[in-house]
Amino acid sequence: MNPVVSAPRIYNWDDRKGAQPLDPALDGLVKDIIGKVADKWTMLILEALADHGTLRFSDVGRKVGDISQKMLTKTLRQMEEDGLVQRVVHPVIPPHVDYSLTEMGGSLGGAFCGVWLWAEAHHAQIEASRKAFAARNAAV
Amino acid sequence: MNPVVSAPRIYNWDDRKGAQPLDPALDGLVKDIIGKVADKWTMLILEALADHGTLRFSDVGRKVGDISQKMLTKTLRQMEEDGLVQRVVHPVIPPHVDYSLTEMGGSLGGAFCGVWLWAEAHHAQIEASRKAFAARNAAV
DNA sequence: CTGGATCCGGTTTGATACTG
DNA sequence: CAGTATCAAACCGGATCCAG
Repeated sequence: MNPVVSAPRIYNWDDRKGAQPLDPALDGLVKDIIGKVADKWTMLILEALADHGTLRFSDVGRKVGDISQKMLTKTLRQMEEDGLVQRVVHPVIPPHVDYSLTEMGGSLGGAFCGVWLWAEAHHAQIEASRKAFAARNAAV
Repeated sequence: MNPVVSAPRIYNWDDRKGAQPLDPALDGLVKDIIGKVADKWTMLILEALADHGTLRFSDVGRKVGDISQKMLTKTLRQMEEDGLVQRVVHPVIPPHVDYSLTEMGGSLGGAFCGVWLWAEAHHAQIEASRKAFAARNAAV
């Protein structure tokens, strides 16, 4: 029984395991955070703000792409609550609300950059996998 | 400072910005991948498999924690389709299905490790932010 | 007995319309 | 412009059923 995944990797999960004792409570807390942070819209908004610095409400939506106002509002609120974004309201008419990453949000953006680079590096391979999967499925 | 153990790699958004010509088609494709990969269960399953190498269906669910069989099946299928996990069926009774990360899945795990470290490093700060947010909201 | 497909109830999401 | 309100649709989880 070989417990080792053979692939050579840049990062190693053992780094994480070794650095932290396996505390169940902490583990649950971290999983909760991952569960909230590992969200489609959260990522996309994070990237938009990391890329452009400060954006108004509508501009965030425009940079993200296909997002409804509802999800934009909701996700932005959630990110504000978690301390990832800072929301500044200018009491003028018409309303003007600026969103930008906090320092913590910026650091998350940095951590996520690895995933972004991964996506760019592997998108062709992913599409190939999907085609192969579809063919395998159709072959039945 | 963060105990980020990344080797010679510095994660910086500028890397991405500088390296990528602004191709709208590619951008949409990458966003689509991020949208699929940035999923709570995908991440949690990815970690479980990266951590333990090879797991049976039920064991994956146990390592992940609170996941329904339905989501487990669905997410594993999706990950298999995208080429992140390999599914091996042993035609025995009782049934026995092994799941493990492909090389591409392992590389995603590596890229995502930075996010995990971030979550561990900032969970206290996040909770503080939530409390502050709640207090701010209640003060109104 | 395990992997997974199906049906049902509650929650989340999305499209549209409306307000300050 | 920056949201809120509302309703339909899609989704998620749980229980159940099925196949090997």
